[in-house]
Amino acid sequence: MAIVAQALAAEFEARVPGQPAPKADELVVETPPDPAMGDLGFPMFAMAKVLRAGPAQIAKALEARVAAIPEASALGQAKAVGPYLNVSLARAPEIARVLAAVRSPGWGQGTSLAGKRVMVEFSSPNTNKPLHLGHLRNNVLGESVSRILAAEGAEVRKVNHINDRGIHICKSMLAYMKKGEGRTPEDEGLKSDHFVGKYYVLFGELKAEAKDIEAEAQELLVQWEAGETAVRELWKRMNEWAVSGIKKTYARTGKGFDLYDYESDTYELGRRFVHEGLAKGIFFKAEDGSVQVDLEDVGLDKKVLLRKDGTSIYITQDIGTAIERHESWPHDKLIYVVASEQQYHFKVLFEILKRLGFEWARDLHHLSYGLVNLPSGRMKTREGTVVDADDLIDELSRLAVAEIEAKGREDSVGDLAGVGEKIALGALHYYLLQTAPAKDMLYDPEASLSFNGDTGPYIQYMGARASSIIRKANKGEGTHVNGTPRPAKLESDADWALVRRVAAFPGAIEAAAAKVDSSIVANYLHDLAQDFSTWYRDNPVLANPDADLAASRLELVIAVRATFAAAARLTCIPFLDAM
RNA sequence: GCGUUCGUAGCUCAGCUGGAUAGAGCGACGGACUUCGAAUCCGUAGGUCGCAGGUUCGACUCCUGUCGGACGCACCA
Repeated sequence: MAIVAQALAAEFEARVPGQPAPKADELVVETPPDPAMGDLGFPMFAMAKVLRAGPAQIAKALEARVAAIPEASALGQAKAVGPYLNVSLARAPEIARVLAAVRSPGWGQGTSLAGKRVMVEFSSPNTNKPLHLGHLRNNVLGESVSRILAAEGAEVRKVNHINDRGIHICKSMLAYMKKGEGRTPEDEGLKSDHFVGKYYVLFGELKAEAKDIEAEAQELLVQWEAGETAVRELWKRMNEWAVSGIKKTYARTGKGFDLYDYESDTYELGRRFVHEGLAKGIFFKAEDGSVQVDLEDVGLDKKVLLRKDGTSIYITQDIGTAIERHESWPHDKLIYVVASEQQYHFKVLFEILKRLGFEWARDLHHLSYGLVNLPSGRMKTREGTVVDADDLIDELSRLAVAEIEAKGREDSVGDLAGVGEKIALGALHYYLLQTAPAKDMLYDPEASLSFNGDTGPYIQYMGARASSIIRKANKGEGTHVNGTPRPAKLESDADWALVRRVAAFPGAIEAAAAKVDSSIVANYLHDLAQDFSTWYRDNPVLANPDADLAASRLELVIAVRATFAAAARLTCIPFLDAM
């Protein structure tokens, strides 16, 4: 790249003296559509106007100039193809470089976010019911993005803001008071969060027989706010059940948090800042006594920040929480992983924080994601069409185990139930991640269970196949034992293509981190799996008569496996050595 | 009504800061298991990138309009 820039600079000097030429890192590089055309492509269209020459003409001139640079031939060959200057890299040195990079610690990781602190808030469940499919999308996005940002050198803090107060919590409490008879989750043999969820559903049913039950719930909320002992105690007990059950689901699916915030601790936090803003004239007091902010000049509406009785609302709390977070852990970025239905809320929130004068408010980011729909339509709590997270994983695990048994591979996998669960998580997480976050997506249970095609298990299978080859090699099965790895042995187009795919891994992470989009890594993983799959079919590794080639290809398989493992970790897809 | 967002093959999705013949998977059809695990691979068919303008040497990608879907527009969270 530096060579191309050098050649370009010379061309600029010759044609338009004094005009600055683009620097190496400003050059547009792309991958030619056909590998035979080269490994890197530099389009010359942009140069045409400045140099007052046709792009093809410029490419041709650069080809000659690159050839004249002595060091160039060691790095590769440049060739003009129409308006493009294509570069074919010298393969052996590049292969050696890539294989060495894979072997060095932290393969794939970058430094684009070194020294940055990023807070990621995600999951944020209510404590009145267990996690459902929508949470699973949220959780895997949050966890995966956190890992990707960390891989680029950021110091990441994962935060879970638990909604443990409010009218919805009172509803499950009320149902329990009426019908629970003091039973515990153990009594009913239920996972504790499911137990709580059962009473939330029951509340809905109770509405049919007692129509003033909504008012009773409201009354319960008042008692809660007044701090009535009995109410608070029941609240604590039920929250404990809900949260501990939810935490089991996190553990099961490989999610974790550095910090748990509880809304019951934070819900009054913002009031002080609203009063300050009022004093500064940023907010105003409406005729009815409520405090509001007028955001109409930026295309948003008026928004109430404190009720007329002086109590705080949702957004007030978020203002307080954001400020408190930045005070206790100053960060360069805060990412809220929250469903797209709250886009407006976050726009308003960020704007208010800006008006309060917080410079860091411009580094707040709402990672908005679309709804997960079912083939049958939208999930609705009231209609019982919600897909429960634990139930779903149970079902996926069961089917994975059945698949292993159908293939007669119980002995090879060892821990049957454990591997089944890991396949289930791979299927689920890949499915949820492959779609760009902004889009609503369709969750098709049957497709995700089929384990065919563009799926997590396919990726896991390819990783397992790579492991399998390495396992055999370690047992001394193969001609590689008499050979020596030599990068030059991998110069064939087939081997080279796979090397190039492996080499693209760090770039995928960097792009994913820059765009806060883990689907880039998920899609990379699929490309790698596909390339590896095609490659190993036609290119024998251990059975190769050429011992050096066998040893070299084994190195490549080791690199592929390491890349699988690293990329899978970033996307919460469990890596398996056998399945 | 206003705002945000999505609209690519029958279905589910990719398509890098605009660039060289728009790619996968599923489904359909046809092939490949005495050979490193066939949860695999190879091939065929299938697209005026919602529509209409505009910017540009060049637009699936940017802008405007329009149609269609989703979501939001609470002193709920």
